[in-house]
Amino acid sequence: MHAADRPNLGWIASQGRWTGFFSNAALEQIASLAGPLVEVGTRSVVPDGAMRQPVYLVAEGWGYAYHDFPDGRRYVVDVHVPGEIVGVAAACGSRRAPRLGTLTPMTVARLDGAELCRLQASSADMAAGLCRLLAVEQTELTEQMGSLVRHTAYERVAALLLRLYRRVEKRTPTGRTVFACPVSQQVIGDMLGLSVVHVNRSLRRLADDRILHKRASDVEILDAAALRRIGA
Amino acid sequence: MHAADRPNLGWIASQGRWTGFFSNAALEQIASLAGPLVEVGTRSVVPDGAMRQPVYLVAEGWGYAYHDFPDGRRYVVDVHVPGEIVGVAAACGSRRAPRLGTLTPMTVARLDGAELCRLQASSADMAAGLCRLLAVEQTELTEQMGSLVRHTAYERVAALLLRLYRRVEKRTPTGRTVFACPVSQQVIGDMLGLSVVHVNRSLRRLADDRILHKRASDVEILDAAALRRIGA
DNA sequence: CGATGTTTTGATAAGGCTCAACTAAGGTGG
DNA sequence: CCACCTTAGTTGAGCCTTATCAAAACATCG
Repeated sequence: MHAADRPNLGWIASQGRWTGFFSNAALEQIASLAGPLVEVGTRSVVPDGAMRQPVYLVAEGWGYAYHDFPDGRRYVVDVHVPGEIVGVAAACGSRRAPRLGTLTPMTVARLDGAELCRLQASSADMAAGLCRLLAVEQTELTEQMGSLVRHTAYERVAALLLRLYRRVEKRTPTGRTVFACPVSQQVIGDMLGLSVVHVNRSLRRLADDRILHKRASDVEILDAAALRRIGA
Repeated sequence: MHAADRPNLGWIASQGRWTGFFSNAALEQIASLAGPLVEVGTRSVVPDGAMRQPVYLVAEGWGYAYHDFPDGRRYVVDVHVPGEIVGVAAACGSRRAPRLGTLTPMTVARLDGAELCRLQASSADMAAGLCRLLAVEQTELTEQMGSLVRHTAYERVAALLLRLYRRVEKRTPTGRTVFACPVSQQVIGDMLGLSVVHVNRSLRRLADDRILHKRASDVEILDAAALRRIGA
């Protein structure tokens, strides 16, 4: 797909993870709002530009949303898997939107969040879709918070990689035990509230226990049943 | 207000924290959906009854939402302050809704979440309001997760009580430094991923440092500026 | 008044952090 | 092609935070 192409309905509908929440009419509206697919270089932060609250459709590549704090600590809100939609809550009413960074080169289409909001006010179809999307996102956030609250570091890392596996498989089901996961240990630590060092040791234990093996940019699941048990 | 009364538009509109997201028409629809105000005894779990996904308007009293896990650990998702609306995300698409418990005797009005969903599909006004509500809830969840990720126990406890103060003040602004907060240390621990013992010690340190003083069912803020600095 | 749940305190253990050094893997420029 | 730089991952030692266990002091409520 060339960089100047605009995402069309067919492409959007094939994304799988979130498109199920919307009617075809709403998806067409989203497609009509989307800008051209543009590439974003590795490690550069996606610029905020002129749009007040940009929403992104991620075509290829991985990114993440984060907040920096004055004390130097960083908090990674979430990682963005190819095929997902990013920033809807921020567009619909959030005050301070997180910043976006990339984990690999990305190809994204940009929408004006304010436009999406306006559409939501006039089209019941669109609003209903957004509601469902936001509700499910909330459930997932709640689950992740549960993991932070009651899991040890070892369990948290396992649970996170299991969640990412499910998200990746949702878009392109392969049934295989290896999946792309170009997420650095630093980012994992900033998501889970752990130091890089401890993330590293947890991953080593998971590998030693023959549960899963994380390499530079992918993960191999060695014992799915045990993984589900640990990260439940 | 008698137990058999039904919440009317005036009452609903006076709640303050969430009603601002909805148009008057949508608030009227919500009012028309609401059942009578019923009392719920202390410590008893609000029964799920026949409704698939109940939504509650909390008129008086405090409650909380939680999950129990097979290993005996418990995770408190959130505390519910009087005047708030509870369970919207669960009604709009969440899979497993958390269970509800009470911290004090409560008076609540019940709505059928499925009805609310149906309304949302037909009324753009209602859907827009729900979107904004869900988006703001997501922001707050995200903030709370940030607190879990980058704060120490001491800071987490401070940040939680500051958040609760703001929520209570939102409904009934008093400008005073004492606010009702009938939340047990156990529940605080289950929200923040801390043991009761450590919550206790953190509260003691906050009192010793003259930041705030938590008593059985209220909290006195002694140094608002320092509290904001700690719980930022 | 006992019976239950909540808060408090002490002592000890474990989990996770920090610091520091070292390896491995890409670049990049000469 | 190699020397150098940067970034990510790895490992060890020691310390600090927080959990666990145990028990006492308080409340609250039939």
